[in-house]
This record gives sequence, C-alpha cells and structure tokens, in this order.
Amino acid sequence: MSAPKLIKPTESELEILQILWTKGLATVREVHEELGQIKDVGYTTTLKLMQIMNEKGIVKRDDSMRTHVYQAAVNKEKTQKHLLSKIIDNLFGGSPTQLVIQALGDDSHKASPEELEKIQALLNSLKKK
Amino acid sequence: MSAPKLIKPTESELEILQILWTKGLATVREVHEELGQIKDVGYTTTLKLMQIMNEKGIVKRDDSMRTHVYQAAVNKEKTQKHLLSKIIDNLFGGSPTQLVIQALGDDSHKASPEELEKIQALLNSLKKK
DNA sequence: TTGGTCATACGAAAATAGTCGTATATTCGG
DNA sequence: CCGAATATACGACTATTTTCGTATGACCAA
Repeated sequence: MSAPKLIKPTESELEILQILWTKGLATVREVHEELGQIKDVGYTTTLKLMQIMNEKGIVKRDDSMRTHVYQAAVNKEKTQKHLLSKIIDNLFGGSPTQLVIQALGDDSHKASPEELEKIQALLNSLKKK
Repeated sequence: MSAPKLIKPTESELEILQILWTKGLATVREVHEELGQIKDVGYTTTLKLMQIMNEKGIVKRDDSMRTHVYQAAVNKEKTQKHLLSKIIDNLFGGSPTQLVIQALGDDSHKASPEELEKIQALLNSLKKK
C-alpha cells in the first residue's frame, strides 16, 4: 500500500510530475533544469518541493547515493483521470461532453489529423454500446 | 471592458460561479443553500467569498436593495476555455487529445448517445480542415 | 416599540502553497 | 590537503485561500 489513495497534487507538483513521468528517473538537478524552461525559481525551491512530494508519497526516491534519484510514485493515467473527474464536476457541471467540446475547440492547442483519427476511433467504440 | 482579462478563479470561487451561471441571478442565501448540497460551510463564509469575487470583478452585484443580488461577471465558455487550456498544459503536456481520450473514457461521467453525436459533429467539422 | 430574524461589513485566524537563505556534508581537481 | 562546486536538510517568511466570529443595521410581526 505504497500508492496514496487520494492525491491532489498542487500546480507546482504537477509540473514536476510531468517531468518525472517523461523521464522516469531523475535527480533534483535534472528536474530543476527542465523546470527552468518554463519557470524561474531557485534550486532549493525545487528541492524542497520534491522533498515534500516524497513525504506525501507522490514520488519515491533512492537516497542510497549522495545524489538522490527520484521517480513518480503515482500513475500518470490514474492521476489524470482523477483530476479530470474533479474538473468535470467543478468546471463543467458534471458533463464530460462539454469539456470535450471546449477542448477540441481550443485554438491554442490544435489537434492534428492523426489525433483526430484517434479520437474518432475511440468515439466509434463508445458508440457501439 | 468590464470583464477582467486574466481570471483564475479558485476552486471555491468556481463552485459559486457554477451556481451563478446556472441561476443567472442569485442572492447570497440562494447560492449558499445550493452550495450546501456539496459542502458544509458557514453562511458568512459564502458571503465573504462572494464579496471578494465582487472586488475581483468575477461577479457583479446589485446592492440597491438590502439583499444584494449577484450574477457572474465572467463568461462561462471563456472561463472554461481559459482554465482548460491551463490544464492541458499542466496535466496533459499540451496535448488536448490526451485529455479528450481520458475524458471520454471516464466511467464515472458517461456520455449519452446524443452527446456522442454532438462530439461526432464537431469532429467532422474539424476534419474538414 | 421592541425583540427576533436576516442582511452586510470587516477583521483576523487557520490552512495551504510557494519561496528561499543558510547550515552542513560530500566530492573532486590540483 | 584545501577550496570550489554541488548535495541535502531545514527553518522560516510570504502570499493566497478558506474559514468564521462579531458588529451593526434593517425589517417585521406581535
């Protein structure tokens, strides 16, 4: 029972999780450098954040070495699904359809034809029922 | 230009906005009673929240009467789009497709056949380009 | 008119998030 | 061996969000 039941990562934690989900394993410095591309904070800030995440059980770390190695301790899809569910309730009154419509219509995040096909495929399988 | 440019309602504010978007006009008491169905806080808490939202320009109010009447001052779709955009970046690494897939696959928020049709229609028009 | 109910205003505690300075330990090149 | 670079630990300050107690005034029924 290492996986936390109800996780609600904060915004900053989510940024770090994204990086860990992509990299798999990473040191604080690596994460901090990645982070540097989107925000500008001190190294110890990143460190502290990751330490807190470790306490919360959001990440795990191997501290057998001087430079600790971190990895996400929460499943990416599960986390996305969980938070999305909250958002559907909070922002779209419980209607995932409204969310989907808004998301597809978001001009700043256009979907490619291939992606549209993926969605189409999923839609087809949902319609079958 | 009364509408604020960059609005980032907090979670509690969002709950209130939902109610106002639905009701159009509402008093603090009405909002508070609706709110009571999902959370349990004191009346003055709701009042204060709405006062703050008023200061921020998120809601407007008519205080010509003893019992003030509130309404949302931010557009529902715009707000949804704006926040969704953040979520796509924060939670889905910028891919709206991933978000859509997760949303459609969310078992706790099933889409009806009619809703699926709506999505299909939108999808078709997107594919045309 | 007077007491009870209901409304807003306001201040400030409590909870949460984010930030960083500083101390201290380890490592390594020269 | 020594100092610079790099690591973690930790405390504390700041900001934001949420919560509510208390004050005060209006309204109304008896």
